Amino acid sequence: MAMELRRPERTFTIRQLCTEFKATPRALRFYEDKGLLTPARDGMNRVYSYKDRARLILILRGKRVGLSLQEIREILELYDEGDDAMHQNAHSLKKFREKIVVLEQQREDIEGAITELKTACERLETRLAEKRPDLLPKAADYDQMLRARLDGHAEMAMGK
Amino acid sequence: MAMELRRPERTFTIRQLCTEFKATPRALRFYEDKGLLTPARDGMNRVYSYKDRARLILILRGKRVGLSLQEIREILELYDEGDDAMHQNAHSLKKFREKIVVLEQQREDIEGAITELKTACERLETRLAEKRPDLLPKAADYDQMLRARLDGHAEMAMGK
DNA sequence: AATCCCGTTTACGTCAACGTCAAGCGGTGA
DNA sequence: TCACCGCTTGACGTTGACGTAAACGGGATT
Repeated sequence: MAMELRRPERTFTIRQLCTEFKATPRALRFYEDKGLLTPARDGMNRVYSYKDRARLILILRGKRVGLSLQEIREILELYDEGDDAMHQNAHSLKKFREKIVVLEQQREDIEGAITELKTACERLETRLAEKRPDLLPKAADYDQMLRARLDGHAEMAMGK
Repeated sequence: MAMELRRPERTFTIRQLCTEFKATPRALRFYEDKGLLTPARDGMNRVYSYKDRARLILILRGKRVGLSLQEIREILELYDEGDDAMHQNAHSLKKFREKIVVLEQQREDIEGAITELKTACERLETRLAEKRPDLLPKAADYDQMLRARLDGHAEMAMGK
């Protein structure tokens, strides 16, 4: 039975995907409205395949890096293949190249922001240590943070 | 005269800052509304100091890495210093730590997205080269792209 | 049969970050 | 003086990505 869950014929309900990826049903239906997902139906109800789930993963990651749903759809359509529109493809190619430039800039920005935040943290920490050491975070807080990170990574691993 | 422009007493009009950073007056006034900027006044008109300009740079970079104006304001208030609120600082410390985690995750996402886009570009390019080589971007296009990137970097250098 | 519970559609609401007018002020050049 | 320019303050509009509420359907359980 547990093995069944791993078989690629497996399907998912909307809620299963929502809880797995911390999304809402509203969001998934919205993505469907916008043409990013097209799950099958069992009567009225949506039935998500493994492929749908893979698309959802791409959607969510696209969002995290700041792509619009429209841009994400273009990428997904590329993977769909099968149609003729080569002009479309030429256009996509150009837009993707532009997006890569933007993302590389973003990566620089983020690295800068990370180091800046870290130095700000150090400043805060030493100042707090001097004047109000009682306000410094306790070991328990760190524990909770670590838990959160591990949870996050567990999901990532499953997603992959 | 040119040297005057470099002296830190220099001030800026709203439009000067806007053209320098490709923002709009509306945006700068909006940031002011939200408490991120507090330029001096000459009669009715806003007069931005070098400090204001520095804050604006931080605001824009914060935006590029996906911080909300609210979050940016917290960071800026930290640099203001001078007040007592150490609890505030303890809170900021916690939030900054969380934000660092988020940003590190974002960096991972972006790196993933970049490689994914690059492979997508390659697929597109080979497919176009096979079937419709006439649609491939010309050397002129690349030239224009390079110009754009160089312009961008020139601004970064000025901003720094 | 009644009650959950999960799912559905339709439609309106919300929030951030501005854009877009409209109307008016203050200086400057012709 | 007049026309123009750039700046100002409201105030309303917009866009993307959903949230929320209403009203309903259909199994499963009680």
